[in-house]
Amino acid sequence: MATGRNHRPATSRSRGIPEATVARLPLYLRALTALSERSVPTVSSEELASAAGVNSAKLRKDFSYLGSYGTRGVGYDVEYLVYQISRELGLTQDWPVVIVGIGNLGAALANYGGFASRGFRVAALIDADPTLSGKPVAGIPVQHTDELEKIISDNGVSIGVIATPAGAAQQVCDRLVGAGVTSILNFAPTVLSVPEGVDVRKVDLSIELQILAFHEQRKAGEEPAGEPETDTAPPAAPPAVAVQKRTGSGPDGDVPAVMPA
Amino acid sequence: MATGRNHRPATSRSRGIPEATVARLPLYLRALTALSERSVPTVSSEELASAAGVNSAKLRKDFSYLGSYGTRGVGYDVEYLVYQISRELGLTQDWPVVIVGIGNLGAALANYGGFASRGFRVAALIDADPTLSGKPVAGIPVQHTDELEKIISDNGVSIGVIATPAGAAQQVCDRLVGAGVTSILNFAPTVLSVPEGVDVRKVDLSIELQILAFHEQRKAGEEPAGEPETDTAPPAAPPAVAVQKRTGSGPDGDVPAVMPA
DNA sequence: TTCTGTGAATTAATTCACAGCG
DNA sequence: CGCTGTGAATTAATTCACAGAA
Repeated sequence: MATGRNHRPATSRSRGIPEATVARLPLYLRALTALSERSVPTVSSEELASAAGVNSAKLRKDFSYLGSYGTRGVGYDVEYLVYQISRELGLTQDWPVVIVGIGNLGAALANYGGFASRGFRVAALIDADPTLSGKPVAGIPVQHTDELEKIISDNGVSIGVIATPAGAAQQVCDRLVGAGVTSILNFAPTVLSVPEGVDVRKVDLSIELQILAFHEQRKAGEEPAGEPETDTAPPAAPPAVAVQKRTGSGPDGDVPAVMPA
Repeated sequence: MATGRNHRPATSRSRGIPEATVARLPLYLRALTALSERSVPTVSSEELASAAGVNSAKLRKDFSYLGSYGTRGVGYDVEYLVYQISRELGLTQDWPVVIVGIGNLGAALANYGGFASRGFRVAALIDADPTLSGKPVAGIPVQHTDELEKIISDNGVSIGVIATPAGAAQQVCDRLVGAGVTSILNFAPTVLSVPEGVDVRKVDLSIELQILAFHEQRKAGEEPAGEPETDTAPPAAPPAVAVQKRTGSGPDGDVPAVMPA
């Protein structure tokens, strides 16, 4: 799961919408937008929940934190809900975003269609490789890292996307934060440390796969017998001395990001 | 947040490790691997927790579900823990994975270094575009979608990654599942419907950005006054008639995936 | 004395189930 | 009636705080 948030009572005070609810609002919004495009005027909590992949009780509870936007006996007005959720998420305003690290992944992100659609605008692409400077990716010329601070402040960017290799991520993060960015979406497989007040969310392919593998393994040992138990390498003495050094498939460690910047 | 799981009591029965704990094991593993490479023999819960970005009480509680692998007064043996967590996650075995949809994103995933490292092996790259067939990406020749079923069964693949546009995702998903895949990592911005027993986790850039925007918005209306209130477009009558049709920035809807397959 | 392991307490999230509005 | 909105109940996750092993 992508996670994030720095800390803070997990629920943003103020109007106090639970974090779990916030994380689902984009799902509802997507389902609603699809309905809107098909010109469907209203939906019931049941229908919308099913389209969003959640159950209706949860959806109704989620909406109850936003207000009473439905009509009993009828359902929700699609257009109206789209607006209310967009506003709640802050999508009625424009969010300039910079992407740092323009490799395969950075390029994929830059080309992402759904990006521009919901209030997000790619204000700049930044990469440390000088040979990339000036080259357009997704129609936007790549700029050199040296310009980072200027780009952030000139464009009033508050959201940054890090798609660099793991080794460069913290450094890039520090510069982004130093320049005024307060929200970061991190694709590099590293834990970023940021000052209080800065939000970080991470997306990590490797973690997702590992979670799937965990469940996959359970499935395998399910029908056959009771204990799946051993399979390959032998354990090792608990806190005895050191076990064999973990060598093998080349340099891995804090694995390089999805792609070189 | 990447989320997923089909349903099931959220905690996998059997040894009953909480889902939230499973989701953190990969983080601990990464931190431990880094320590292992620096030949650090032991770590305290405090140090490891800090490296993984969680608090120590949580880490200790998480480890308690796996067993008592630490030594009081000392800490945890790094190598031993690496092995135990790897085994728990099912990483001591090899997981062949197929990636469907080889565009920018698919290519970035194929090139992902940390992929091969932790028990995952890219068994095949699949794309519907015949002009890509045979072309190598990250050293692996792309195969045509027609071969999908054969590839899955020949390689005993149980984990599939979908990196196609949203429109093709459900169809690809159905074919993967039909061919025997039981775990899916979905990068397309769609809710996939799968039969009982199949796990789906999703990674969605747009959702992550929207969550960040929500918090970002709160920050903005924090210091100034009490109510951030309005900013752009006007609300609309609640369940009156329909509001203005949401036109604008080109065809968006169920936005196309991060990249064309 | 140090740092793990874990019951107990607390807080968050989900689900139930139904009162009551349209 | 149908379907929302929401208190109450339930379940999961986190945090506290400390007994006890090394």
